[in-house]
This record gives sequence, C-alpha cells and structure tokens, in this order.
Amino acid sequence: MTETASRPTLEAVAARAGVSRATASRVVNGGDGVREPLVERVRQAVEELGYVPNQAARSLVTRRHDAVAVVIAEPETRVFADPFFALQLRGISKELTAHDSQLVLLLTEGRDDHSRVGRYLAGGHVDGALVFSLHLDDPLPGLVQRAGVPTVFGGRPGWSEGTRDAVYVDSDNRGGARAAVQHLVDLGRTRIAHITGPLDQTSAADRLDGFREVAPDADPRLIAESDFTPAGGERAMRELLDRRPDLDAVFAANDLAASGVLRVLRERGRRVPSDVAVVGFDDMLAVAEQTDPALTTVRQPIEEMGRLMARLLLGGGVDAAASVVLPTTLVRRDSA
Amino acid sequence: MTETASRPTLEAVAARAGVSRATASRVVNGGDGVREPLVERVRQAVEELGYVPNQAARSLVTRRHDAVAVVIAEPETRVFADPFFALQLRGISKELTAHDSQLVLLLTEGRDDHSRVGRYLAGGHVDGALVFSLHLDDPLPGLVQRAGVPTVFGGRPGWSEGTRDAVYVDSDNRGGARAAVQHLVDLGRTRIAHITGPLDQTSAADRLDGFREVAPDADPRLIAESDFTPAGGERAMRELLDRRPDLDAVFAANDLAASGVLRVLRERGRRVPSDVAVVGFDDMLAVAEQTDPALTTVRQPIEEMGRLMARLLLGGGVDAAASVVLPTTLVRRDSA
DNA sequence: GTGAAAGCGCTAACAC
DNA sequence: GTGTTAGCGCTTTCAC
Repeated sequence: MTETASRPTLEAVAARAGVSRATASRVVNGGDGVREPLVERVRQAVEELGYVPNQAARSLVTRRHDAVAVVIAEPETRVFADPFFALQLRGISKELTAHDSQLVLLLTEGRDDHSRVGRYLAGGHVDGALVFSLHLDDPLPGLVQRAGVPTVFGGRPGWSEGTRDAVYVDSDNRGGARAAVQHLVDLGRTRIAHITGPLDQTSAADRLDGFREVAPDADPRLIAESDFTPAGGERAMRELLDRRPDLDAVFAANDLAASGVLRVLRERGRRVPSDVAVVGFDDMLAVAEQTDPALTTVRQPIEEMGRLMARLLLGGGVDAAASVVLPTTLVRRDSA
Repeated sequence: MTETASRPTLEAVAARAGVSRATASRVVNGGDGVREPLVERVRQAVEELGYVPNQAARSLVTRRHDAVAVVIAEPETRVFADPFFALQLRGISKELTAHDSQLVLLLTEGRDDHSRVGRYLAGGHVDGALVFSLHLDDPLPGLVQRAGVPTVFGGRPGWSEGTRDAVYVDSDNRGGARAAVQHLVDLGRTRIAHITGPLDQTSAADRLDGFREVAPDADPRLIAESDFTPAGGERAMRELLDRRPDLDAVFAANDLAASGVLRVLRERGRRVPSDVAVVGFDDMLAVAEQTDPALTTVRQPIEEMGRLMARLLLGGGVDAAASVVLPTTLVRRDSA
C-alpha cells in the first residue's frame, strides 16, 4: 500500500531545468510571471522526469484539496441503481473533471454511519460536499451544516435542522406535474389518477402537490402511493383499476413507475392512450422511448442538474449562491 | 473553497494534554508504547478540541493515502445504472469503510479520458485501484499497469496488454451457466435457447461458453446476442420465437434480460414454465423475486465480490495474491 | 516510555 | 522576473 517508486520532486525538476524550486512551482501552476525561455525549460524537465505534483504536499500548504465529497444516504440499494442517480452522478463527474477535482464517494449504510461521514466532512478532507438527502427527516443536512463544509444539495431537502438556507439544485417538480395533468385535462380526460413516489421525498411530495393544484377535487381513490419502481407502478395501477375502473388517465410520478403502469394496462386490455392516457416524469430515454407505446412524459434535465450542483459548489460563493430550480418540459410521445 | 475555520493541530492537543507532539501522535495512532495515564489525557484533549488529523500532512510523511480509486470505464450510462454495479460498489464501500479508506470514483467518458485517469493513478494519490474494465479491447488495463498502482479488476479482464497476470475477482460464470442449462436439460427440455449479454464482455462470453458446454450442438438459431437489458431481452426473445417457435426453454444471461423474456412470453401466450422454462443469472432480488412467475436463476454473490476486491487490494500483497473466482448456485423458483 | 528535532514536498511571502 | 526562505501538520528516528 506504499507508493511504488519514489517519484521525482519539484526539486529535481528545478535542478534539471537549472532554476529555483519557486520558479519551477510557478510554471507547474500555470507559468504566470515567468519568462518564456524558462517556462519552456521547466516544462521540458517535467516531461522528461515524468513529474507529477504531490497533492498531499500541495494541500498541506494551500489548504485546498481539489476534491469534493458526494454523499449518498440510502438504506436501500435501489436508489443507487436508479438511472436518475447514475445520470446525475455523471453530470457531477464531468463538471468536477473540468475543474480538476476528484469525486470522493461516501455511501452511508443507515444511521450508525452518519457520524463517520460527519467526521470525514469535518476533517477538512474535501473542498465541499454534494449531498443527496432523500428523506424528510434525514439527519444528514444538520450534520453537514455542523461540519461546516460548503454544501450543495441534490433536490430540495426536507425540513430538518440546518436546512433553512441550504443551497440546492432541483427541477420544477410542482410545475412539471401541473403541466402533465393539465395536458391530460386538455385531452378531455376527467378521471385522472396519480401514482406518487415515496412521499417522504420532496420530489414526490412536490409532484403530488402539482397534481392537486390542477385537479383539486380529485377523488382520493384516484391517488395511489408508490415507490418510483416498475413493480411498484404495477401494484399501484392494479389498485387504482380496482378502486376506479372508470379512470381515463394516469399521471405516474416517474417513468419507471409509468412503465409498470403500461404493462398492467396492456394486461388488462386497456388501450393506451385511447382508453387510458398515461404521462410519466423524468424523460429517462432508456425507459420512455422503449415503452410501448412510447411514453409522454415530463422532461427534467438530470445530467445538467448534476453539473450545476458541482458548478455551484466550485464556483466559489456557495454562501452567496441561491438555490436553482430548473424548468421542466412536457415531451409528447404516444401514450397521451 | 478554503477550509472554513482553522482546525486544531496535533500541537494544540499536545499542549492541552501536557505532553509532546510525538506522544500525542502515538496516542492518535493507536497508543502503543504510551503509558495509560498519558493515553487518557491525550484522548481527552482530542475529544475536547475536536481534533481530526490532517490527512494531507499525514500522507506527506507516511506516503499512504487511505484512499483507493474505483475506475469505471463506460461510454454508456447504462452500466452505472445496472443494479449489478450498484451492489458491487456497495460491497466495496463497506469494506473500504472498515479499513478507514476512502473511495475515489473515477468515471471515464470515452477514450480521451483515459489519459486523465492514467495521470491520476500514476500521480500516487491513492493506495490502489479497483478497475471495472468491461470490454475486451479496453486500453485501461494496460494503462493501469503502466501507472504502477496495485490493482484488482472486477471481473476477468479481456485479453489486452498488461492483463497477463492481473488479479481479478469474478464469479464462476461458465460453471453457473452450465448449471442453469443442465437444470433445463434435467427438466427434459430439448430445445433450449440462450440470450447472451454483450459478447465483448468476458462475463457474457463465459456464460455462452458454459451454455455450449452443456448444449454443444444447439441450433445456432437458438442463440441470440443481446445486451443485459430488459428491452434487449424482449427483442431477443421475439427473434428467437420467430426463428424457432418450438423452443421449450430459455437461459437468459442475466435477470434483467430474463424479465424481458417473461414479458414477451406472456404477451405471446406461452405459459412459464410449462410451455417454456426460463432461467436467469445474477439473482438480483429486486428483479428475480418480482417477476411473474418468480425467476429461477443462478446466484452470484455480487456484494461479496465487491468486498473481496477491496479486501484483496488492502490486504497488502496484491502482487502475491491470486485471482478469485467465486462459486455460483442455482436458485430454484417458479420459472423453471 | 517520552521528548527533541529532522524532514516529507510544496507554495507564498519576501527579498533581490 | 527570479531566488531564498519559512513554514503547512504530521510521523519518526534518535537521544535521553
């Protein structure tokens, strides 16, 4: 577990280039204020020696780490397997790379683990944290705030201690839901059902709010709580059909659930969209374009949200920064 | 992006405990060779001051980093969203946590990115690397070897430069496939089809090999290449039914594909398992237990594979270590 | 067993 | 512009 060979130091580079360590350092860090011929010589020495700066030594003096923590708190594995996360992580990764920053992944397994994360963040190992705090009563936000690390949340955090002026990136869940339901209304549908996500997550709660804003006096039996999974979507759809066989439209809180919905409708012989119109949420291409019929859904810019989180964090003034809520757009395909 | 407050140093702890920095350091690192009363006093000072060691300073002298890189090379997002990965990552994370090591995630976007990863690994920022090199002609293994970092691969790497004596953790894909097909044979099935994964991945290739070992003279039309996804499984199944409507069993290379298979069979009115028996691979509970009928499949210990990778790497002697191939077991449910 | 002191490799004042 | 120098916070000989 030790470094394999002793790597060349800045000293060695300086010696080879015939300059001082300071000058070598300047060149390595951009070369400002160093005359061209010297820059060139140092660059060459770096090249020849295969010099790579020792990040530990650098951090020790600069107190920067060029690393940010991505904290994913989740009891269940599922969340990680959610393409939604994968995409966001990808956006984050791209942006960090562009800033020469590393991604330190912190997966927490239940509450006992939280203190470990707290210690790590408080330990000043990273320049900031991107936190996915999914549940309303999650202790993580408070913990992160106490650690005193610049933080950006993925999705609006639920109300808990230290969440008051948290910076977050989210999409307009409520507005997107409204657009979805309004579209169904415009189609002339009058018995519109909603399959929610886990309501202890703000995204699911916000989408339900949006649904209610457009369909304020929907029969409660037209609302089924679910869990963002295809299997959950199937279960919920069966329930709904049992309770209100006359329903003529469904707004599912995400595409995964919507795919389950479509399967049940086919199984029960209901045509989509003529008998029942279906709208999803996410516009996860791997899902929405593959379903039969192709899914009409609300697009949110998932990868972009990840990028933005990282950009906000690295941009410097997280303290000054405001949260960002990105717009959603309705993507019409064949299911509604 | 700078450390928020100046955190207490070891010096401060030593002062408060009335000992030297050296002694304080000894206590912080386990306390060997320090008399009990002093140990106690230092511990208390640490507690009171909320001292956390500065990892950069520590690395600078110890040349250890307590961090390992997890490299995932994948053009497509899909791979990341694969529950298989999520589980393995989880196992890795758990084991690293137990060793007080951090997980640095390196996602590569296409070939251009490889040099960045190479530089990072060669830069001596981490104690080792866990690499998921999925494709046969992946340049990553060679790159990693040149970087000179202790490395363990996830899955048997394809043959490429620097792969000769690579250490890897894999499950017995070939044996598992044999068991699956043999089970179908034992059930009396004689027209057994196989839906493969992407054949440029060793796991998929090995499973196909296993299939062929038990069914050496299967009609080529009974083999359909696919991609480990539900949608891909559906497509492949339709193909197979078109080519050989008389087939009476299907071995799908993973559970995700098998779920697609089941859907197509239901759609076409074939009963499972009476008309067509179906076996999957993975035993991804979220999938295999949810299908209708519940999926008979080959279990591989995914999370354990992740743990093992980390353990092998941190155990010290990667150079001395041998690759590990974990056994698989057939899990009988209702589909075969 | 404990302390004093010498760096680890680098950056950032500060001189020149 | 470039070099000199003083640390960053820690571990680790080496005396005592």
